[in-house]
Amino acid sequence: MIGLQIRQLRKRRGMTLQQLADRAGTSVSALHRYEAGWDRFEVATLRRIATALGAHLDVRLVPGELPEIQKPGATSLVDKIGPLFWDKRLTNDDLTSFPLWVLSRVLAFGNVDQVRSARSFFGDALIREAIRQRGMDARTRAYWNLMLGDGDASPSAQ
Amino acid sequence: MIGLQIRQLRKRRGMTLQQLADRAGTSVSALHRYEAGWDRFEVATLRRIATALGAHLDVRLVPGELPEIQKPGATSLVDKIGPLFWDKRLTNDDLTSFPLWVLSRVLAFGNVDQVRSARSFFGDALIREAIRQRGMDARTRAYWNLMLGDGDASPSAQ
DNA sequence: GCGTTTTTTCTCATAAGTGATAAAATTTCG
DNA sequence: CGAAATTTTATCACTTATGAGAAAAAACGC
Repeated sequence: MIGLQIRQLRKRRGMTLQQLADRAGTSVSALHRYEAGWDRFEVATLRRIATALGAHLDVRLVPGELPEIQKPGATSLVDKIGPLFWDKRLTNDDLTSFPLWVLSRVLAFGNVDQVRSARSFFGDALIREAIRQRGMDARTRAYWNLMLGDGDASPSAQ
Repeated sequence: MIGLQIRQLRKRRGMTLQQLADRAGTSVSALHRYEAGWDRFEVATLRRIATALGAHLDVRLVPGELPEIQKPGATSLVDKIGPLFWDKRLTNDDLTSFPLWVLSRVLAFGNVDQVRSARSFFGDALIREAIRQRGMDARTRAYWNLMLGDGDASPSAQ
């Protein structure tokens, strides 16, 4: 897919494989491998090619896109606990994408009402996981261990 | 920069280096290299990491962003020759980003009025280059060689 | 403070991308 | 068609990322 973009851009610039290879400090053979669909390049090489094409290489990590079903009540929960997130605006997707992250903060900084809502939304199983997170406040952890009964613990945690 | 994204996303998922390394089929040492700022990874590895994080790796080639000064008359020229471009909508930026591509098409398919406007915009030097492009119609090439005088040719063309 | 977990740093053998080159195949042009 | 340019395919040293392991350092929990 990226190889196709290279080819299209090269054609539009009116350059041959040889010309682009020279400007990018790479080889014709490598260039052809990329344009032909070989996508296992090194990012550094790809970046040189992009520069030689007068383009900018954009490499991003977009946190899918989890095909989760949106639980009811998500929006109202986000409205309620939103003020707890100062570093990033909380969205509905965050609830399913980063449950531990969200829950940890609510348990650590939320008031009684916020915690109650979050608990009914996420369930006790996730709360057990959240209080095991590093950096979780000791008092909070002790409280929830008491509240939920710290019996067997989760077998998934190694 | 991308390494920072990996770290942030991993933290939010509540995973340790070891856990992520296992899921991604990579090693703790490699993972740490990436998060620490080493950006010479292989795209395939980066993609495995992204997947293990429940994310999607987006690699794109965004054709700059050329800090060119917009020539006067660009918009009116685009309006005039726009109909010649059926595969992509022509924009003002294309005139400076892909002059050969644009000019080749105008010379090959444009009418007298369109060609005249393009010539005054791009200048004869670029026209000389454009008619040397592969795939350029023979008759068109001969015509312009006559019109411009095919004396010395451009030394930049290898 | 002390033990545990996690992160960081380091080394090393292996695997894999890269560049160079040549030659065949294709496209283009006269 | 015949010559030239370009692309495609293949081979082969060489460089470099990668994974594994171990140990030091740092962060953390009690």
